[in-house]
Order: sequence, then structure tokens, then C-alpha cells
Amino acid sequence: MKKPQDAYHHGDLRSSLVEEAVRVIEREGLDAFSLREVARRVGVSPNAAYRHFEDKDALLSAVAAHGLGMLSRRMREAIEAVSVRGAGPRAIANLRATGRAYVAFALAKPELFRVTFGRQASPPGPDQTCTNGEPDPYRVLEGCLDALVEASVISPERRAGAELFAWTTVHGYASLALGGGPLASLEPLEPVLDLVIDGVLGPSATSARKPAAKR
Amino acid sequence: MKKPQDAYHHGDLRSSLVEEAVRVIEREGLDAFSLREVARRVGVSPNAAYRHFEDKDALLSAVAAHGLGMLSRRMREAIEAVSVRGAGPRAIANLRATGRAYVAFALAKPELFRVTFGRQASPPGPDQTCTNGEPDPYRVLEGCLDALVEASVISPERRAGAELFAWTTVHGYASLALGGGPLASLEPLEPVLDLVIDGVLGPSATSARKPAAKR
DNA sequence: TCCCGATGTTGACAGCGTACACATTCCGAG
DNA sequence: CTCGGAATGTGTACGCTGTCAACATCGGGA
Repeated sequence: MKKPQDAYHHGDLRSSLVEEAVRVIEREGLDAFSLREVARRVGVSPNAAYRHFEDKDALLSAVAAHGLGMLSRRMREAIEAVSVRGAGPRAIANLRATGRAYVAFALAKPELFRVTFGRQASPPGPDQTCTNGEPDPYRVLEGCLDALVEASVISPERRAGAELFAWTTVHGYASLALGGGPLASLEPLEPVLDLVIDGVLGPSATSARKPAAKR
Repeated sequence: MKKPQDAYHHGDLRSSLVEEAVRVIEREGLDAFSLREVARRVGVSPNAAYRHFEDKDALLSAVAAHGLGMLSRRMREAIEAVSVRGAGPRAIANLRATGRAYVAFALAKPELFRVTFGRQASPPGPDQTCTNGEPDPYRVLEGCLDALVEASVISPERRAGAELFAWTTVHGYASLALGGGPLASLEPLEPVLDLVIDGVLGPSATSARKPAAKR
């Protein structure tokens, strides 16, 4: 009576493989990840994976999609934790919350974050595919900015560049915090978020923001 | 009579290995890179590399250092192309030029850029090691911001967060442009640079910037 | 001159991704 | 109920990889 699309012999391999792959990558690093290792841990033969993924790279892509879904969920949870009803400056707090959640996710699951965003080939379709039914993180950001427009905090035309700018800055902070550059031991996030919000809101509203939250 | 530190049997292997590795990575992707492949192309046995690099990862780190040096050079060249004498708003143009050069490098050599910044382990020392005598890119940015302070365009305290913010935004743009996220087919850079400069200069000087350059 | 250390080579091993052929299990048509 | 094909998992094999140990070669200082 259960209807998951693949629960035949093993009972939802594919999902098991993806989850185990996420675990290996996050706990022992991307270098420790191999098809054979994951299959071994799941308890199937190495080639079983080929019934569900064309090759190793396809499995990695599935891992990336999984990571995207997790990130998206955390951003939405962060929003909900801030506002039950959202309007006015609450919308600004939401935007800030998503940024914080984004960086927190990168720091909490650095290897997964790298796999999620460090890949060249992503589905060329308009939106990324996420593992859960989650909307992809970009849509969450769009929601935040739409709310700002609806609450008349920013003008529609100012919204135009906002998505790119906000995403870009927060993603850059996360990337650099993960260790590549000389900013590895990093300065606090909040001042950066202040500048992001200033940039999004525009020069007029500079001090309309709430004082930076603690931490 | 020549004194390069290692020009014995082969004549500066190590450098040859690094350069060939850069070539392979940039032309055929990181996946096509292997110790054996690089050694093969250079014309030495696979194990010759082990006289110069502890393991594959060490060679990759050398590639990353090489990439850092290239990036740094391009940023400095971009500055020189803008200003023979630098002061006042010229310093702002310099900052913008480094940002443009940073993104241009990432787009021109995407695989190399990924290797350069996508690594977890970097030398823990205060500054990254570059291949050429180049200062690392972070120092170049510091130079730009110092010039802004010296020219009294920004206050010293405003400079504090500026390095992180500027680097972060430009690096994020470059990373996203390389294809991970949904911003792959990307919106123009200049408006983002406008916002970066606004953020660095502070809310007072919003329209002090020059109109965005063409292209 | 000769010898030692730096450099490069050869051979070997385990682990990897993956192709091919085979075994098992599920499910619907008769 | 049976039975056959499709879906799923296994066994075996191949070439490639990173790396180790032992050996060969060279060049410069005693």
C-alpha cells in the first residue's frame, strides 16, 4: 500500500544512498566520499547504485539538491521564528533572518554547503530542484523582497537589483568564512548584514533599521 | 651559474608541474586532473612529482597559490590602468577596478578560481603564499582602502568593516556567476559595484561616485 | 677523484569508477 | 493461481589512480 516511487527490494534505496552520502561528506569530507564507500555503508553492492544514479556525479548532484532543500527549510524556519504576522519593519527583520540562517547553515555543514554550491553543472531549468518539496532558497529570498515591496518599504524598481546584491553578499561571506581566503577567522556578520540592508533599502532609509540583534 | 632553487636534472620541474596542472585544470576541468596525467604531460614518471610535493593535495595547493598570484597581478594591473597618480575620487575608481578585475578573473578562469578558493585547508599563516612575488589579493584590497583613508574619502573607523564587506560582495558575485546558484545567467556587475562603493563610503556620500562606466 | 645527497625511474598494491553478464524479486495479465 | 517480464541487486573484471619501497642516475663539494 505504500507508494514511494522506489521501495522494491531494499526499501527506498536511492534515498538511503543520498542520505548516507550526505553523512559521509559532512563527517569525513568530500575526499572520503566514494560510490563504493556509500554502498558499503548502506549494505549493498557497489553497482546497486547504478540502478538509481547514472554515475558518481549524479549522486553528488542529488546530494547538492538535498543540501539546497535543507538550506531552504532553515531559511523559512528562521523567518517563521521572527514573524507570525509580517509587515513593515518586520519584513526587514525577515530579510536579516534569512541572511543569518544562510551563513549559519554554511558554518554548520561546511562540506555539504561546498558540494551544494561548488558544482559547475546544475540543472539548466529555471529553478533548482530541491529534495524536499521545499522551494529553492532563491524563491525564499524573493518572498522576503516581495514582502518589502508590498509593505511599501522599498519601491518596485529598487527591488530589481536587490536579489542579486543581497544573495551575493551573504553567499560571499559564507564562502569566505569556510576557509579559502584570509578572512577565514572571521569578523562578525551583523555589520555586513547592516550594509546589505542599507543597500537594499536605499540611501534614504539608512537608520530605519533596527539596532543589530545580539550575537 | 643559474641559481633557481631546483634546476637539477630536469630544469625546474615543480614549476613545470604546477604550470601543467593549471593548464589541465583550466582546459579540462578539475576532474581531469591527476598526478599521473600531469606527470605524463610534463614527460616524467608519476613518482617524480613526489620529490617536490608531499602528495596530490600539496600540488593542488601550489596550483591554488599560483591562481592567487595571477588574481593579485590582475587586480594591480587594473589599478594601474586606471590611475597613474591616485588620489581623491581616483581612489574610488581604483576600488571599482579591482572588483571588476576580480570578477573578470573568475569568469575567465573558472576552474582555476574554484581551486584557488574552494579549498578548505589554506596555510594558517597571516597571509597566503602567492607563486609570483605578488602580494596576495587581500593586500591589494587593503591598499585601495588605505588610499581612501589617506585621501580623506572615508574615516578610519568606517574603513574597519570595509574590507570584509567589499571582498565578500565581489567574491559572492564571482562564486554565484560560476554557476552554482540560480543567478548563473547573471545580471550586470556594475549596479552591484555601485552598492558596494556606497556601502564602503557610507550613507553620506551616496552620489559622490562617478556614473557607472560603460559595459 | 670520488662519493653523497638530490633527483628521477621501476615495480607493486589497494582502492576507485564503471561496464557486462547473471541472479533475484515484484507485480500484473491470463 | 500461475507465469513471465521488468525492476532491482550481485559478481566479476578492467583500466586508472595515489602512494610506497627499492633502485638508478646525476652533479657539486671533499
